[in-house]
Amino acid sequence: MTSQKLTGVRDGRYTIREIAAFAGVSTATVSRVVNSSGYVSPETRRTVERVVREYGYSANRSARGLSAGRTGLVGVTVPLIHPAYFSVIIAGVTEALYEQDMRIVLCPTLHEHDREVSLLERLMHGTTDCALLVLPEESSSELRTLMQHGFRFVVVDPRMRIDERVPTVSAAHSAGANQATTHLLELGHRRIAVITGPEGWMATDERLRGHRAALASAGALPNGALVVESNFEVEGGRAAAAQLLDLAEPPTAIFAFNDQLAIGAMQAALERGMRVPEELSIVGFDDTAEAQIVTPRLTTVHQPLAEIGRMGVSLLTRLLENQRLEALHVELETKLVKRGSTAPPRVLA
Amino acid sequence: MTSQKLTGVRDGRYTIREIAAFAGVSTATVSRVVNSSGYVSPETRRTVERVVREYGYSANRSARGLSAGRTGLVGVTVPLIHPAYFSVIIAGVTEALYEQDMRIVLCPTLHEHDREVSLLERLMHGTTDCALLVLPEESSSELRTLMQHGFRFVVVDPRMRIDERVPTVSAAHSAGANQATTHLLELGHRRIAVITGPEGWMATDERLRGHRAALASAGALPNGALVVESNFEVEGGRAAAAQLLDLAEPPTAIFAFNDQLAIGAMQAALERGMRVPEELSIVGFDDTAEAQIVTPRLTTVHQPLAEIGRMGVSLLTRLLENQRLEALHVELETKLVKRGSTAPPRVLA
DNA sequence: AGACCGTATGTAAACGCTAACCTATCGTTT
DNA sequence: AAACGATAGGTTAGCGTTTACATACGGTCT
Repeated sequence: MTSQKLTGVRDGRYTIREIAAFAGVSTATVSRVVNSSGYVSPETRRTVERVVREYGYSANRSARGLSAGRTGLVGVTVPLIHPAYFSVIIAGVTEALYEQDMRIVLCPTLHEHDREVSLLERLMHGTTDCALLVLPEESSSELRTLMQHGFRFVVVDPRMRIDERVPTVSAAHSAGANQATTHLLELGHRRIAVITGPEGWMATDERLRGHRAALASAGALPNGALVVESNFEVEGGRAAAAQLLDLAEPPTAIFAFNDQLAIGAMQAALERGMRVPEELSIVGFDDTAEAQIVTPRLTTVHQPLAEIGRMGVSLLTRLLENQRLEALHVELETKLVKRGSTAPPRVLA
Repeated sequence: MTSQKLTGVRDGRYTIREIAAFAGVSTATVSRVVNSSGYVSPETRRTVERVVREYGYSANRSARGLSAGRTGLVGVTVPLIHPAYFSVIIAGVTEALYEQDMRIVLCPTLHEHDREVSLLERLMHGTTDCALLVLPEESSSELRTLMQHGFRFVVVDPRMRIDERVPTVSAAHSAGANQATTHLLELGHRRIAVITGPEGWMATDERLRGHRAALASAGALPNGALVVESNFEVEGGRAAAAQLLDLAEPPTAIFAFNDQLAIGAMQAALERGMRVPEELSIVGFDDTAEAQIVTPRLTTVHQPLAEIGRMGVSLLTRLLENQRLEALHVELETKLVKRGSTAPPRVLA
């Protein structure tokens, strides 16, 4: 018997009824102990805790989910899993959930919008208690509808500007972009190009805003020809940079709106035999692991991605506890990390 | 009413009883339809399916889990989430599971062994139906014990050599390493160093075996000084390469046992002003995204990581269906991808 | 002393689903 | 014509929890 208990493993795992019998109390009392709810005398509590430990009991999540309506499972939707950007956020989310004894149910949406919506609905009743939507495809009104129907979720890194009442976590896009552009200006650059993400995305719009503000406060003129839209991927960055470098008056610096684009830009420069940073400075955004392994290392705006994930969980747990979320929108600080891909422009005095 | 149905969202989602009532059948029939089990006439099936669609019904997973003993949830343990290596496997797993209408419950073990074990136990009753262990810390005997107690799991990329009866999926380490070394030999290299992973890991041992076989069949002599053990991380690769390059007779090529190590080796070479591949050829293993963004691009052994994940799921589903797993151990092919980090040695004629 | 409250614990009814068991109908075989 | 198997579909007992409700036992206050 002892050995069986000690392994903690048994074919049909112990039920609350068995534990109750072993401890000489009712199932309700065991439930109260393991959930720290209701009245239990210290003495009884100790006894039950001992038995629980001894037999390695933990509640069947399905049963709890059915009975109490909470499963301890949190759905996380994410467009893709493997890009560093997402996987770091997911890592942060998972760790934070783990600390709360909750588990993450991962749902890649693979850019299929329909799938995302129905998924969410499906997810939210009977499977998970709540959800974390990373860079969701849903429109603001769709999210509103879901909220009104009692779905509880937090949006991490909203793609579009969404309804005020939806809790969100994001990075300080504008401030980060401002720092990046200011850095380039301080180095002496005046022809600074940007490679943006898709138009309409918050990340694009906000970063553009920060960039323009930096230009303005330095008295530099914005130049439409130096702004090219892309898609946040390496290939896109390469193409955009190629286009920029072919300009009659090419830029001396490029601020790419994420690291992938920046890496693409580095490749484009390399292909034309230009040296980075001597002939072209490049700044990225995100500070994913890639930024540190390219040559030269990429100067980039650091986003606390894991922290963003953790913060999402934090909002979510408060949402579950029905606390009024005073801070419905959290914006986490970004920070410019200066590395080897930026330098003063060569042409300047 | 119509509008409510069409949104598919309702406060308290529909139960099987309601759907049964709407369709004018019993709950059993609805259950049979949605689970494709038992006898249902085509006509009845159609009716029920229509109602199900109309009201957006899908079974409450907790209830199903409790009643039928299967939750449709698969636990996946993984040491860490964000390294590209793992996140690509996870992506493969998640997609494959999605296609089976199953969901993935992610559990990072963070290298905490205790945590992994207890996690597994906890996971496997009441939460998930089965598990996929990626690079598990467990010893063979621990895994055996779990198996004997009815836990169902598949090991993906076993860390150590484990019990025969545990189903596993892995890459063809040995063959891949053989290809890598052969490639270097064919280029004319004779002093080929390797930077390995931790000793005792299957990945290390098998790759070493393949490497040695390649040397042997080319009649080259193995040289103990040219084998240095490391930890699969960039920093380790840099240190190991530094050590190798300081040798009286340094190698003309380095075969690093993963891309991280290879990148570290590239950095070490760069730091000493050595040019890759002119003065030093470098080969990696894994072919993660990083391999394509370093300069020069890394010649490396491609592992079909996403496919490895999918295959894990495939074994798992067969395990669940109680099919005898004829192929208990699947080894997926690896392939050398020649890129810019390898070239003939300079010193040779 | 009776009323009342706070504490402690037990009893049992859900929760939504599946599956075992039952009944009924309709060929088809003997 | 009886027997049987295949098909169709209803009834209902759990699955393991939680929690509302009931009960019981001191104290404390009036």
